[in-house]
Amino acid sequence: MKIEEDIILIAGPTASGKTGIAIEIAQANNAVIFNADSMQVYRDLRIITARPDPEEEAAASHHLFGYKDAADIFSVAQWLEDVEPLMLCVLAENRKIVFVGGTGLYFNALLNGLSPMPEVNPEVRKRWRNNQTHTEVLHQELKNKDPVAAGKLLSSDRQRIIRALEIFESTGKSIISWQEEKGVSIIPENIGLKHLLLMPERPLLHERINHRFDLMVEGGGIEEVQKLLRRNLDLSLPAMKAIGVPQISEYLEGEVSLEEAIEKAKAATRQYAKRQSTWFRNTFDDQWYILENKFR
RNA sequence: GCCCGGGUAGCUCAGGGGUAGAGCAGCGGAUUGAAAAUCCGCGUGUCGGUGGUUCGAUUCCGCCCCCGGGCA
Repeated sequence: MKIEEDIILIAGPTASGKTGIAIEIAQANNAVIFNADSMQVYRDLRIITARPDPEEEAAASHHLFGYKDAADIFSVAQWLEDVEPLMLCVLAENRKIVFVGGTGLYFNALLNGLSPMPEVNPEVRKRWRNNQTHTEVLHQELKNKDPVAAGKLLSSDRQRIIRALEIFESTGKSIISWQEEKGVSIIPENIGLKHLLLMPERPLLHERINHRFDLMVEGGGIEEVQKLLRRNLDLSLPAMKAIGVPQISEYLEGEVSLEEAIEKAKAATRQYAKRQSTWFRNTFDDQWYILENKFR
């Protein structure tokens, strides 16, 4: 598949076959592959995040995969910061780039930019994130300090409430006022983009998810999680929430049987794929070319 | 063959003379520095079949079928 454009974006729900198509396209176009997946950045998790295996990684030049420690809190902003210089460098060499991943937020940030916002003071962030107060109470607290943000958030949306609180405390301004200044894409204007969205039909996607998780278990997924758990990291770290980690650790703790853990992990993956599909369906514009039935 | 217990949503099960509900699964949606996160919304059903009693049966009664367990 020869592609004219300099940057090729491949998005799709988990288990839709992105990795294989990315490699195919990269090979046919002498392109390098950039990761656009929030979990495949973590070194500790290869199997469970379906990161390209060594053979696949050798089949094309891969960047931004498995380069962060599970103890790190990665973010979309850091991802953009890491992408930008690498991207400019590759484009300067006149090579094409394939962005591949399933994190809709990362694609939106890449294409539309992120509102400029100062870094939250790490002490402030730590304090809010370790806070045990009930979500409703935190929302009330936000209402007192930053009524505009509180008005836009449901009183149950803990993560966004905390984010709003830490931004307010750290910058003295409402997160809403920061967000009002729209971001600018890091992709230079003269660069052509090809948008590909893989969307297998739901029943087929579910089959692929279930089967793939079985393969992950056979391929050492349990051991991978066990190794990660031995590091005794804070369970609130993003990497500790990767699908498969909580479920397999329940099994390793003896709380559920292996079968139950596998079933739960498969269900969590299906639910995640649904959320991804919702994102793609509703936030991606009509430039995305949808591949629906080119699987099997 | 006889005696119990049970057949209700995709699964596990609650209910009970006025056409039915929970959990899980599933489906739709939101989404700006944790996003594989966080959150919102939605029961999707010949109540095993068939006769009967009744104004009305998923519920009560008879028969039949199926699944457990027991006695033979």
